Amino acid sequence: MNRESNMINDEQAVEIFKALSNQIRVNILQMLKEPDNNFSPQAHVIKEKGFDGGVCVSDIRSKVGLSQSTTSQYLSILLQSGLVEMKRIGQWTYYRRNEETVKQFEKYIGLKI
Amino acid sequence: MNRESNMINDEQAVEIFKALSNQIRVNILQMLKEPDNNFSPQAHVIKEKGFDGGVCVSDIRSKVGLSQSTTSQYLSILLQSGLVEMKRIGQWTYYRRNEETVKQFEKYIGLKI
DNA sequence: TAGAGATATCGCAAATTATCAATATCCTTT
DNA sequence: AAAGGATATTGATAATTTGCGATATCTCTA
Repeated sequence: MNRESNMINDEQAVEIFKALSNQIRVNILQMLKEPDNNFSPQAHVIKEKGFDGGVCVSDIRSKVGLSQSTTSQYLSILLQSGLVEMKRIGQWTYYRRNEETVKQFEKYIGLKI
Repeated sequence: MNRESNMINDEQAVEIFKALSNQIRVNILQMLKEPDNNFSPQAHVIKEKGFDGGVCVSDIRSKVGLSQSTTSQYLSILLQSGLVEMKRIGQWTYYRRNEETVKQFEKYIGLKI
């Protein structure tokens, strides 16, 4: 398996830069780095469904202090960039960091920037 | 001397992300990584004045294909973010990468993102 | 199956960004 | 001092982003 296959390209990198060009979205990504320190324990469902570290939208919303619609949209932007991943469980949507993308992004910075 | 004194903060980081949230500005920064490969040799003045790697605005402009005013403004955005530094020599303004900021930015990504 | 809760999407106004042409400023050289 | 070249700044307009309330969708439960 080609170890370089996940290397992000310039276009993807610019999309990530756009996602991070907003302080609140950076805050969300940073908070998701340590979910246990920043959010109350998520419903048991998470562990059962194997999406550890995922946090539901309403919990994120109460932390960032924006409207529900804006919070949802910001999470969508982070999702599009690949920095986070999402799983719907019941009526909740859980978001967590996509550490693979973050790692590839760091690698891109080191090599291409 | 405190080795952490140059660590950039969240606010500076977001300004850098904004600067890089545009493909052309990323291209400029990338081209400045290897000035000798991307630009014709800059006037002797450079070496004499000790601003190695600096490239004048008009040479950058002809590479990116934007208007002179837009090119100048983009360079100003990169300068504000700290990713490049600038030196006026005679009637020319030379820009080059600020490797110290780039290094601190990489460090920020690794630690905070 | 009707209602309630969680999230996504839509439509909108305000703010910011992209990009240019025109003009101003700053050097250098007659 | 004037002219010319290099760069910066100043409008101006189009496009994008921000952030909200309203509404739609999905899922669970009574």
